[in-house]
Amino acid sequence: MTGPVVLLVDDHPVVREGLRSVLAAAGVVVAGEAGDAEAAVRLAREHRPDVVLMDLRLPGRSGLEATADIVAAGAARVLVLTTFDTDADVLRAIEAGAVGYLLKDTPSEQLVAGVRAAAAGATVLGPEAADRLARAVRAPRPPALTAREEQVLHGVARGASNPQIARELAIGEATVKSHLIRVFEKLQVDDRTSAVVAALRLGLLQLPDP
Amino acid sequence: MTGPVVLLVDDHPVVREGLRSVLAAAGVVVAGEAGDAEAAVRLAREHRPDVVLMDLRLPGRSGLEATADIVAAGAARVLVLTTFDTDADVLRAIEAGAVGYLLKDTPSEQLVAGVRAAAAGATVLGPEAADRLARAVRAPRPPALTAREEQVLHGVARGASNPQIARELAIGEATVKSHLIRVFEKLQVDDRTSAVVAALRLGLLQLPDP
DNA sequence: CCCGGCCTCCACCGATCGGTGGAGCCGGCC
DNA sequence: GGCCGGCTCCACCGATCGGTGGAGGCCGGG
Repeated sequence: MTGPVVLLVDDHPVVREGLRSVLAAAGVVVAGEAGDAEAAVRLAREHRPDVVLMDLRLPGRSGLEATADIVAAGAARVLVLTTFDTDADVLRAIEAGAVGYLLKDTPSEQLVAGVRAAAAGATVLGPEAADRLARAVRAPRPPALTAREEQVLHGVARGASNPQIARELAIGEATVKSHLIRVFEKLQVDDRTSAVVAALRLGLLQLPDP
Repeated sequence: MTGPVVLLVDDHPVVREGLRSVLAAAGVVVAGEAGDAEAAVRLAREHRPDVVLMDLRLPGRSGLEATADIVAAGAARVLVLTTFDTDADVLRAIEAGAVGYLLKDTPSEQLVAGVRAAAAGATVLGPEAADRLARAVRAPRPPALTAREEQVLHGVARGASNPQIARELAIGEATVKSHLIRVFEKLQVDDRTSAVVAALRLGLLQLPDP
């Protein structure tokens, strides 16, 4: 029997090798591999596989953008396979057009089953992703900060005071406060420290490296 | 030729499969696999492989503890293979007795070479890990907070005010401030928000989930 | 035994923060 | 054209924060 044709996208060679091995043993045809977003989009257009197994953390452009491109081109169904499940990751992946979201610790058989299901047109959500989605629907709006609010929040996360942030953005301190108050409302907190923690938790901010 | 005998420890079946495949193709003998810390220690004692390829993020007890146990038992050389490189991760892994630290995006050939080198008794540091170590030696002091300082910092990260933290810990507000000032000194910041960000960056704090 | 580190507490200061309750301007959408 | 949302700004308040410069008690190691 000939199974579905898939394209593997992951920046870890070892993971690609593992997927190739697991899928091949189950009769799934691996049409190609990509280690970054550009190659993923190019190969998806070229080979038009049934399913693209997409990691979200890639060097350069993110897997999210690649997913959107591939879906927009109608080149394949995209099944996200990644390590982390933050609210923001799951939601954005589905928004970007992914047909499913699985975590890398999914047992091999379920992974193969997921790929087949995705190829057959089904939506494939791992239990964690399903939970995130359900909670996102039940409870809150994903906050969606405005550009200015995000800039102010960045300043706060760097430890800047309101006057400092005002200087950097060339606006008044009162304006900084206004933005900040709206950020507090959206994140449902009432101080700057909690706001930064909440934003990090929701994936609205990343931790700096140096 | 018969290569070194290794034990694979990773909670992702796909990664284990990938490693098994890559290593087998290079003549390395895979003596077993474990998906959690307990199994890792047990199998290491049982099989006494040349090298344990150890992921740090495992369900239950961490790979760090498993590493320390295996090293203490003299059961094998432990080569850490993980996704992230924070200062804290690298330093603690080496402290725990790991003979090397590689990232999962290491190309297959270098990974195999690393395993062979580790089996032969060498120290195996990926470029990122080497950089972290070098900078840690240069820039030194991992701050090392006291128990109380850590508790206060936790409160701050949860958005508590100094009076709140004082109540929770059953101490005076002045005491909270004293601890906090020392935390600021150690983390080289001068406000609570930056302290939380710095602590997160250094791995002294984790982000809560719910 | 004494030293040092950790934990505890005090009083007081200026700066910053969070919050209130407004207001006007502009650009895009209906 | 009208409306709405985002961005800007104002004055004023009480609470909190960060910092100063102390102090005493407790415990473990040299």
